[in-house]
Amino acid sequence: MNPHVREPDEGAAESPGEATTSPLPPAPAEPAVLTARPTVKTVAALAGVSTTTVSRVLNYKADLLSDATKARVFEAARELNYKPNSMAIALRKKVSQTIGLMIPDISNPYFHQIARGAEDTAMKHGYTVIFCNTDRSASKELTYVDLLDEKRVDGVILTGGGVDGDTHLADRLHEQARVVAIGPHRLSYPSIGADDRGAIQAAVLHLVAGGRRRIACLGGQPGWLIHQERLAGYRAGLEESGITYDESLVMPSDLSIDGGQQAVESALRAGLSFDAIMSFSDYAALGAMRALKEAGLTIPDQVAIMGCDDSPLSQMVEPALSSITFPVWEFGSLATQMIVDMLNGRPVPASQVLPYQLRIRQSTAALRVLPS
Amino acid sequence: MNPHVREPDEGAAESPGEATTSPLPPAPAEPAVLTARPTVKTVAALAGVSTTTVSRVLNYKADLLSDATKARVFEAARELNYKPNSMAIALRKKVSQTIGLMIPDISNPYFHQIARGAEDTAMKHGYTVIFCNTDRSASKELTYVDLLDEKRVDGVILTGGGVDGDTHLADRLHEQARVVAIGPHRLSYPSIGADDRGAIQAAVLHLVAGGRRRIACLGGQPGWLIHQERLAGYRAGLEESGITYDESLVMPSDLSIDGGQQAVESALRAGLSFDAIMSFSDYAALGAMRALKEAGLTIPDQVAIMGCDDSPLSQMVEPALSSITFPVWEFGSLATQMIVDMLNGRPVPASQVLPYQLRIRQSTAALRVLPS
DNA sequence: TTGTAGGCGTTATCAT
DNA sequence: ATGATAACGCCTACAA
Repeated sequence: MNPHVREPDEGAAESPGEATTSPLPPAPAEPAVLTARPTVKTVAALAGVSTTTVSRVLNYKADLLSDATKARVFEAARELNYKPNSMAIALRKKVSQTIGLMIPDISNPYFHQIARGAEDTAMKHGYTVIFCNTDRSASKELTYVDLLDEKRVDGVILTGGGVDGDTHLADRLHEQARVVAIGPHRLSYPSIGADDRGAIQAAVLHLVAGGRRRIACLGGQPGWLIHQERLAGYRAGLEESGITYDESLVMPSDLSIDGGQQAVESALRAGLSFDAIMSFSDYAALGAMRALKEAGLTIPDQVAIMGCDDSPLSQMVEPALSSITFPVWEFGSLATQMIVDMLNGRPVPASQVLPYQLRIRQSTAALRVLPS
Repeated sequence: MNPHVREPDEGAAESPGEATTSPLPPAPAEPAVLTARPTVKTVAALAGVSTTTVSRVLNYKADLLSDATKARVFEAARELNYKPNSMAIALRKKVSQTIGLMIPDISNPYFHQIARGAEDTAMKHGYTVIFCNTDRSASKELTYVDLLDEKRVDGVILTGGGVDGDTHLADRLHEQARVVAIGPHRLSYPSIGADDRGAIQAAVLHLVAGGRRRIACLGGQPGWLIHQERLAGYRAGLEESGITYDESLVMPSDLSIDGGQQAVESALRAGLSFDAIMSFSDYAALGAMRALKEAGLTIPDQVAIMGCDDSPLSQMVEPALSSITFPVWEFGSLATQMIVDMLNGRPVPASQVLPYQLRIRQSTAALRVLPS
């Protein structure tokens, strides 16, 4: 019925907690008659001026207004608790002060950090943001794009799209709205992101420095651009270390916890051996850790493991998971800022790369050289 | 500068990853002239009918329209890629098909599950939701309420508000918009939530059944209604077990990871002793686990610990954290459903209580009775 | 079966 | 310094 509810742990449930609902007093029905909202007209009448004047006063237009009038208008507006109708304004001015944010899933720490960054910054500039959870489904994406278009959003931030053939959004948008993409993609919009390739490469070098030679790769789906980007970094890291790339060591997954666990389990079953895992997500890495532990492998002694994206979880598990951190809040914030800039006719760079940082924790501790 | 960026772990940073930005080709400037959007008028012209007809066809009004006309209009709309202007519609119909969601912080799993529930359900009914991250700040709440009011939202979902004096929102809203609250609050809106008191009480009983007698409480701020509710459950659980309530065992915190850690650290420094901790949030519990481990206390042997809200982290730490799970997605979904119902004049219950479930894991394993 | 006209709440243009 | 008026894009009586 609902895809977002976690399955209960095996046999862990207990005490179903008091029953359900309780239909108390059958609702306050229709709240009588709603007092009509005040409009410029109402305010004008009360202040004894024209609507034009009200509009001018409330919008701080030119100070060619008598102080007395200003005062009267403000007073009337206050008294009536007048709030301008943003939709009428949008209709008239042809800008909605609204930005759409397309996101695979707000439940993912990576993305809700982006969301916060976007929301905070949008708010600062007087913009409202509409969140669209696409679940990486092309049809949902299309539906949302149409919705955003009907809402006449001034701009759209694309996120996590980046699939081989993600051109389905290309013509639907643009024209009117300003678009910015976060992360790798195939569209011709300005973009912002990190050096994914370099980050993974650096991480691999770190593993090698710790004495690892057979480094497996726990990746995403081959079609995802972000996967391709990171895989390139993985290969570059190996090459730089003089290690031959072995395709059988690359395990695809959906980068979820369970996905990571399954991938590693089946790799182990298949008899694969490795002394390190380079994962393209913390979640998958966590799942991998589970699989390793269950297989009796010790971390980091027998297998080192490196995550990516630095989720809050990584510091809580044991051993603490090494990871790569990206300025995710800034991704969202900057994307919003760029849209605002474009809207104001200011030039924006076609692409921006923000710095990453390796976070070295215990899961990738160097191999101790045994006395022999 | 930005409050959402985690501090780097102590001395864990390394390799600052390529520098920053890269101002490439200086942006595609202004995208030439934007082709004007088609309107009903445009479509009507192309189809050779009146705007009325267009409107009727596109809104599937009565089938008293000739098939030929319908076809022509649809064709014209398709050809022009016509999308109705939702703001003009909202202005005319006086409904915005929009719902506001006030939430303390979307980063918290508890709340983003609510957000997903709300968003999914709103979308299903053709509504759009506007997220408002209040950070539990009264001033932000007020700002957002005004914003939502100007956006003429049809409904508002209040969340995590519940503070002693949260009546500041009371008069600002209502009148026009339908309001539903999730969780305890002091306002006269329909509400939905769980039996927080009963849940904590059951959890305490579980701890007692495991042989614990000195059960500390890791709570939130005294002013939060949710805290008061849960504290009552804590006391009820003790009382039912014949254990005297000891106020010194109640540790207030902000329920964050760090907050929980600090609270427990200072409790231990103060010489407090206990054989169990009942925490009002998983995050705080996680912090507490850290503090306990650093103090050399073993979990669950020396101290059992129980969380609340069942965040995804709880299953990943060691030992796995026992917790209480609430149907959070449903909270958001149901709240939205209620608003939609109210909007359609359907009656809704004044209050609804959804079931909780205890998730027993290793962190609250029963004390082994040592052979003596 | 289809068209005409007025108005939702605001702002911008042009007068005064 | 202030007002009358038109128009933004759409829907909906009311006509025909």
